[in-house]
Amino acid sequence: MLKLSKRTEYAIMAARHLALNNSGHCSTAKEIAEKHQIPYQLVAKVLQNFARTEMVSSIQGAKGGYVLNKLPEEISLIDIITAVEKKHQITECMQENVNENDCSHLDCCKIRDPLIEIQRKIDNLFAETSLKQIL
Amino acid sequence: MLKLSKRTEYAIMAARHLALNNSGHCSTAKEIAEKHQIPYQLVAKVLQNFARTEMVSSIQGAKGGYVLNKLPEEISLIDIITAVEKKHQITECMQENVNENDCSHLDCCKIRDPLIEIQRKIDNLFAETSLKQIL
DNA sequence: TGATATCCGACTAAAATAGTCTTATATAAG
DNA sequence: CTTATATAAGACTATTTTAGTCGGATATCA
Repeated sequence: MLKLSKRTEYAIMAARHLALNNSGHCSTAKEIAEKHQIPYQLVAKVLQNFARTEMVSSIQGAKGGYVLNKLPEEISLIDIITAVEKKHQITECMQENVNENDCSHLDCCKIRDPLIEIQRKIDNLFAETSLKQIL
Repeated sequence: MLKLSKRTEYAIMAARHLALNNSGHCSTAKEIAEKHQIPYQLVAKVLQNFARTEMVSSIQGAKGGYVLNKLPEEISLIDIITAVEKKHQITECMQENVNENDCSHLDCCKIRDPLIEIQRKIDNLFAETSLKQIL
C-alpha cells in the first residue's frame, strides 16, 4: 500500500539522467535503459509522457532523443509524477471525473475531508522536492 | 499508485464505529460489517489486527466483540494503518529487513535519502490526524 | 534507401489486493 | 452439557493493477 510504481521510479531515474546529461546533446531511450538497467520499452513510454509536458522536448528520427527544457531546480517530483501517472490519489473519490456523491461507502464522506487535506499535503511534499535535490 | 487499500479504508471505518459506540457495550464484527456494508470476513480480520495492538481489546465467545482501550484523540491514522498493513512504505527499500545495499537500482541510493525524508513526513501526516478528528 | 529514433496501441505475464471458505476455540445461557 | 454466537486464523480463489513485451507507423539523418 502507498508504494510508488516502477513507472514512477523509472521516471525519476530518467529525469535525473536528462538533468545530468543536458549539456548540448540529447539522450535516447536506449541510452537511458542501458545505463540504468531498466526495460527499454518502459523508459521509452515514460519519456514519451515527459515529451507531452513543457519540461521535456523530443527530437524524432536518427540522432534524436530527449532534452530537458527546464533547469533541475524548476522541476519537482510532482511534475514528474503527474507526467507519468494518471492516478496518484490516496482514494478513488479524489480522482478526476469522480462525483463527490458516488462514493462507495455509506459514511465515506465523514472521512473524505480529512483525507483530502492529507492528500493536499502529500502533493505538497512532492512539489517541494526538486530534481536538483536528487542529482 | 499511492492509493490506500480497501483494508485500510475498512480499518478506518471500523475504528470510527468503535469510537462512536464505545459506551459500555462492545461491537461485533458482524454488526460493523452490516452497518457499513463491508464484507464480514474482511472487517473481522481488521478487527483481529486491532486486537493485537494496545488500542483494542477483544472479548471472545457469545456476547463478545471488540472495545476501544483508548480515547479517540489518543489514536492516530498511523496507528490504524500500522495495525493492519505490513507494508505502507513508498519504496521497497524502506521496508523492514531490507538492507540498504540490496537495492534493485544502480543509482537508487541517490534518490533514496530524499524519499526517506518524504516517507517520514507522510507518516507524520497520518500521525497528526486523530480518530477524534474524523468522528 | 537504410539505419536509427520517437510514437503508440494492443497484448501477455506477474504480482498485489480483495474476497471466500473452512475449521478451531472460547464463552454465555438454556 | 449442549447449542448458539462470537473471535482466531490459515488456506484458497478471483479480481484488479502493475509490469513488461510485441508489432507497426512515422520521422530524420547520412
